[in-house]
This record gives sequence, C-alpha cells and structure tokens, in this order.
Amino acid sequence: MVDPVERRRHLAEAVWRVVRREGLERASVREVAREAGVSMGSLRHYFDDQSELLTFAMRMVIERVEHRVAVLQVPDDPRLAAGRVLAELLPLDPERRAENEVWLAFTARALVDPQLRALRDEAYDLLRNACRRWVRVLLPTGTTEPGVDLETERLFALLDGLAVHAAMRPEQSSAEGLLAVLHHHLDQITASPRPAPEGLL
Amino acid sequence: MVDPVERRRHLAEAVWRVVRREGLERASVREVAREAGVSMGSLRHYFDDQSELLTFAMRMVIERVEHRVAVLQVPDDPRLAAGRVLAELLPLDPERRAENEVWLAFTARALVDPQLRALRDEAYDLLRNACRRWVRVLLPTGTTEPGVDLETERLFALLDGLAVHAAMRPEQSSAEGLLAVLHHHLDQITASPRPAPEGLL
DNA sequence: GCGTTACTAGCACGACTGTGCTAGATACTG
DNA sequence: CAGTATCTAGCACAGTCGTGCTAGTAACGC
Repeated sequence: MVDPVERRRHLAEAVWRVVRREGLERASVREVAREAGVSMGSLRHYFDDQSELLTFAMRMVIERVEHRVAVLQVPDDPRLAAGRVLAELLPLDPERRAENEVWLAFTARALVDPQLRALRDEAYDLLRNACRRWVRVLLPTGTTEPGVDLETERLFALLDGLAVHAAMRPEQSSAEGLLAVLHHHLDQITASPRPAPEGLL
Repeated sequence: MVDPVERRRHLAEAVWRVVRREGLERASVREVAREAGVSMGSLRHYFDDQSELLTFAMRMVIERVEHRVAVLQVPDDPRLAAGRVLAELLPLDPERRAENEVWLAFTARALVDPQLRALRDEAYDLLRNACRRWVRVLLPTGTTEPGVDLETERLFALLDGLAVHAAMRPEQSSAEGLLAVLHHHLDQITASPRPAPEGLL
C-alpha cells in the first residue's frame, strides 16, 4: 500500500515528537505507536525492536541535515560560502530547532549507549571535518597545522555551544543573534574582511 | 550517628555514579540505593521522593562548581584572572569531568522537566553573567553594549561547546587542548579593537 | 476462485518502576 | 531503666516497560 520507507520515516517522526514533548526516556514502543496512531504490533512490523526504532530516528536527523547542506547553493567567495554552510548548522528556523532538540536528546543518551554513540561519533567527525575545511580556507595561507587545529576546535565548539544554548533558552536565542555571533567569529578568523553582505538569512 | 547533610551528599554521589555509568534514566530509587549500599526505605528517609533526590544531586553540581570558583586565588591582572576563573569551568581533571558529565545529563532532562529546568536556568544565568563580566573587563574600554553582548554570547557558547565535546570525546579532548582554545580566544578578545557590528541579541 | 505475502491489532509474560506502608533496630533523653 | 525520636529494612501495590506470540485483515499474483 504505502511505501515502507515512507512509513518508517512517518514512525520516526512520531519518535521526534515524543522526544521533544516528553523526552527520550518516554519514547517507549507503546507511546510512539500511540503518537503515530498505530498499534504496537504494526510498529513492530517496521522495526524489530526499540533499539532499531531509535537508531533510525537518530540517523534521520543526520540525513536531514546532510541533505540540506548538500542541496545548498554556495557562493564562490569563500567567506560567504562558509557563512552560508555553517549557518545551515544553526537552529535558525522551527525545522532546524526540532532537529537540534532531538539531536541533543540522542547525543545525551549516546553518553551511555554504545549503539547511539557510534552514530554520534560518525556525525561529529563529519562536522569537525567540515569546520576544518572552512577554517583552512579562511585562515591566512601559511598558517601552521596546530593553528588550524586550534581554530577548528574553536569553531566547532562555538557552533555546538550556540546550538545547545538555542535548545535550552529559545526565548533568549534569536536567529539574528545566532547569525551575528557566527559571522562575527568568521570575520575574526578571516584574513581579509568580508565582501559586501548578501541578503538572505 | 552520621551528619544527615553528609548522608544526603553521600547518596547524591551515588546518583552521580549511576548517572555516569548508566544514564539518568537508570537512576531509579532502587538502583541508587543499591549503589549507595543502603535499602530503599533508608534512602527515602533522607529524600521524600525521587524528584527530591535528583534535584538535590543536580544542585550539588552547581554548588561544587561555585565553591571551587569562590575559593580561587585570582591574579590582579585582568587577562590572567579571566583565564584562571574561566579555566575552572572546563573539565580539566577527573573531578571536573565527572561534574561535567553529570551536568550534561541533567540539562538534557531539563529540556522536558520543569523542575530541573528552573535549576538549570538559575545556573546558566550565573554563567552568562560571569562571561559578561570578564568580557567587559577584557574588551577595549568604550566598546558598545551590543558589542559586549555579542562577545558574551560567543564566549559563553564556546565554553559550553568545549565542555560538551570534552564529555562526548574525552580521548580527543586533552586539558592542554581545552586550555589552548580558551586562552587563544581570550587573547583575541583582548587584542581586538572591536567596532560594534549591527548585532542585536 | 485460491494462495501467499504484507500488514495490523492486541494479548500475555516477566521485569522494572515509584511510593505507601509497617516493623524492627539503633541512639539519645529523661 | 524506660521512652522517644531517628534510622534502616523491605514488602505490596499499581503502573509501565519490551517483546514473543497468535490471529485477523487487506493486497496481490495466478
């Protein structure tokens, strides 16, 4: 009847809603089935056990972010390109705020769940490498490798810190504020000043 | 027999151990009592219910950090003082790493638990104000208020991001590395003749 | 039509949960 | 010594949990 892949996504979105509303510890098989409007038996036809359901829901966060970055139109200018790509990782709109909150819940559990930890590490290596690439582009040519490492860790930590704060205090954390901090930081690590700003976001 | 305050701290430390080892969702009354080597009934003599036990354990994280900062000997030089105080907030040794991991678990639950959220907000306002104070000292005199806001949010996010990364990837996050990033950042704030950007926050 | 597969529904079991409760042990006051 | 407050221990209840399991329904090839 319905595409089974789409059905799994539908169920994973029910996981997201439960996680945001009541926390990951309340994302039981029963609760998720109820949220999705199906029976436990039906849910378990698509996911063999709870672990598979949760890892799928977590992986979907990664895939959504990857997809958004992949289809991004990036300017030629390095500074502008860095701003655009890295801004995509900030929780600037409701969709990204949802992903961010869910991601936070899963990474917290990853501290004690080896299965989720593997997923988290995979995603964080991607993020770290992305930071490194943009740092390398922005820093003056000839910057030593330790210098690149330092700025990579700083940018990486800044992005995650902003995301964490945005999740915890959404009312204190506007999209404009997040972008202002990001662009200020990128300006400061860029050798040459940013060219004329471009409109959106 | 034993000081009841000390007894509560002892039990809260059992909470910490369980949280670090198995996660906050496994910190049941039974499990904590077992970890502390007492019976459920005995534990419940000191804490009326689970909620009180957990909030006490979370509050103890805040108090430990506050105490460490309070007894700190700070140099007169502002730059050195900022480095010393802010370094105290990083997970540089096993004791602080433990606090950091536990804190992370509690803040994650605070996303869906109003009681813990109040505690978290209280602590984060303290941290933010601390960041603001040191930013104000380090930035050139005459920096506009939006400029202070911007640098405060940046420093605050950087500190939390470093702590989060340290908890998630302890093997990739040495004390030297954390300190290098912090001091590099403080140096750059101090050196920068910051023109006020358009930033609002 | 029949048969096979995909899907849905939900019961049942054993394990674990928080908390109300009673009862025994220990320590201190008089 | 007795009496009382403090502390410890653990049972009992009602609830939720994951998952194994059976049975019923819909869709499809033939």
